[in-house]
Amino acid sequence: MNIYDIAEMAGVSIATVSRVVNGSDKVSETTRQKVLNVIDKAGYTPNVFAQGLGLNTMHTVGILVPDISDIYMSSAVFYLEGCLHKYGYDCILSCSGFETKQKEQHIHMLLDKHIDALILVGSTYAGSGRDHAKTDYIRDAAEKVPVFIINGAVEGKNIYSSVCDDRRAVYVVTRKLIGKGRRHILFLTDSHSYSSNEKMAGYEKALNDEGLPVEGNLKIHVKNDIHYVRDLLLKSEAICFDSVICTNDSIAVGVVKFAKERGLSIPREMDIVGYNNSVLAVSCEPEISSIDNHTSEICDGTIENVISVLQGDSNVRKHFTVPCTLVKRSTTDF
Amino acid sequence: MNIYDIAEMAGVSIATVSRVVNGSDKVSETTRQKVLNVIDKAGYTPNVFAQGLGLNTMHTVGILVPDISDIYMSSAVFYLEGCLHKYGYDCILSCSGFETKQKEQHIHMLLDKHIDALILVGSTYAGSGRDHAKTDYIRDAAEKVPVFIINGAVEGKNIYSSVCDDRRAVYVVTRKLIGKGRRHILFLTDSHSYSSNEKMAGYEKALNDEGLPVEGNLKIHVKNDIHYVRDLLLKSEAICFDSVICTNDSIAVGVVKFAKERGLSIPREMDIVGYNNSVLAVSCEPEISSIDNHTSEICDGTIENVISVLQGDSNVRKHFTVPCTLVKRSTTDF
DNA sequence: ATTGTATATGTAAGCGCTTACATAAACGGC
DNA sequence: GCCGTTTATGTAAGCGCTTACATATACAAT
Repeated sequence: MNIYDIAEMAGVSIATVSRVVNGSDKVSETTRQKVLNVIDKAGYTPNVFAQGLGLNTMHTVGILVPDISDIYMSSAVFYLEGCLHKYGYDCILSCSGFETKQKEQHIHMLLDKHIDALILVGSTYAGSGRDHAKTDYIRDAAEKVPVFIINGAVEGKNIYSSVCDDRRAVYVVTRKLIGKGRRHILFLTDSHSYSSNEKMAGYEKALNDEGLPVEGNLKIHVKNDIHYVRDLLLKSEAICFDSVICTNDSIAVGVVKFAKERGLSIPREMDIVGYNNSVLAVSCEPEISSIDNHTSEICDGTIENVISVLQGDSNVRKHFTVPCTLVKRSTTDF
Repeated sequence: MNIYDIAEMAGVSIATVSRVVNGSDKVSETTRQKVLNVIDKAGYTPNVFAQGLGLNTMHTVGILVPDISDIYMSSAVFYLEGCLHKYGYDCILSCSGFETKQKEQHIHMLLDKHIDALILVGSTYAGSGRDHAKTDYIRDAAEKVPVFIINGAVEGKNIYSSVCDDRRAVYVVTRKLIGKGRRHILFLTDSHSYSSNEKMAGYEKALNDEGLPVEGNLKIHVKNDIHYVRDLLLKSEAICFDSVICTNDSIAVGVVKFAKERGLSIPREMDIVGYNNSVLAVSCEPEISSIDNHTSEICDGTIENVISVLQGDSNVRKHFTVPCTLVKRSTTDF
């Protein structure tokens, strides 16, 4: 069943069928209906390969994600896929891990499939200063296909990015903590990603603005693992702190476990702030106040950008920011 | 840069280049090396659309998942994607939701992309008795492409399936509970999926084998939501129970919250068993004993099947079972 | 009626590959 | 040295579509 069959059944040429299928306006209304009827009756769908050969697109976008089993990334992909589907696009998912080498390799595979656009989800795209070189592979990809970054900010032709306002969110929370009287705020992060850097920047700026010192041993990189965090804190007797800001909820759960083990009263003796507002924040006791980064907004906004760019719309935001908001639960009292 | 360019540079015909690219053995070793060198130097990759037109495959498999943001399904997809990637396949991800109508629509979109195989992840594929009709769309898909079901058992030509031994796992746990003296075991499930049915069957068989009645009000369908479960139990004073088996960890967390609210000592006054052994099981306090369903084994096994089938290997297991094992933590004491 | 212009449809040449078939080269057996 | 085989390579015909260009038709303006 191909375009010739349809053309014959409808008594027109294949060009006309093609025009109808592609919604060209150069077809009379009667002919269009006639052809559409035949197509419908025959249950014809164009062969994507042939279409691809002609148009060089298959209505597919690539999504690269370091780890789809991560609770945050999987929800991002959920929104992205849903939104793409609405526009008739399918998505090829690729899980690269966190290594740049691997990412490059995965991106190559995606580009080989002639994706229409590439979306990079929440990863280590620092994009400035000494890490600039590390983002070259993104610029390379952008030569072939528009690239959209979720939670990152790489500059470049054909590159579009989005972030939530992590810096500001952490800034506000940190100042609240200080305002409440906290003086030793621990900052736990699990990566060197753009987001993490932003969060830390907000943390440091708040301390500075309040005239407090930024203590090196209060900024700790940890593994993204509940027990690891708990155990680390339990055995780090040297560092003293009265509140904690974490760059994700899983770390925060580890902190909660630590605090309970120590018999600390939360939030009286210790405030704990999580990030991403995932199910983990409500799974533990007390439930964790967590910064919500409005994933669906970022994803929807990004897909709208994708569609605009693919349609040749010229005024697309190269970079946009979405606010973050603290969802108050029981590990803070402000 | 196409096959003609390579052919010219290498001083051979396009047929020879094609043969080299596709690993045909009808090429002399010297020619092969010559061509490979040129390809390498030029950085040539065949156009997938043209290849697709010729071969009718693009080395892509479709993965249909009801909800990728679900903690279990996202980890399944993680394993599936990783394994497929090893074999040089890309995957098109489609999130259908739980409605059959939606699934059909998504499967259509996938089939239109000429995927080589379709993988259906953890969903409501009852596959027997009165629900048989509801799986017709799977058999329809299997006409076009081999279908692989993760955690389900639909019979049919070109359909391959896999499950973990949920029935047995729940059977064993239930008997342990009874052996310990429990007499009112609550069974909380969130779906009517094949797995859930199997779990319930194991539960009922254990009660029967122990000569205990299966009480209707101890089998409850709940929403997959921590607070929903907690609140439901808090206000259901009528039903009395001394232990709970849940079909996923999120439900179990809800039960833990309920038990703590009531001031019950866990596991002395109440045993709680979760399912999937996800991060949720260790995020709460006490940490939840959870049945691990060996997701990676199922996924790896499935992909091996996929590859075998695609390679025309005839002796492939139409259905295989993987064991489940209880991971003991602090909500049980056996 | 005649010409010009807009509109609708058809024809045919690709798009970049695979592969059946044709051809050429190489080689051993006689 | 000739023929039958095997082996290596080339030629050309698709695969199913898009689209530039050609053609045909209709219709308004003169």
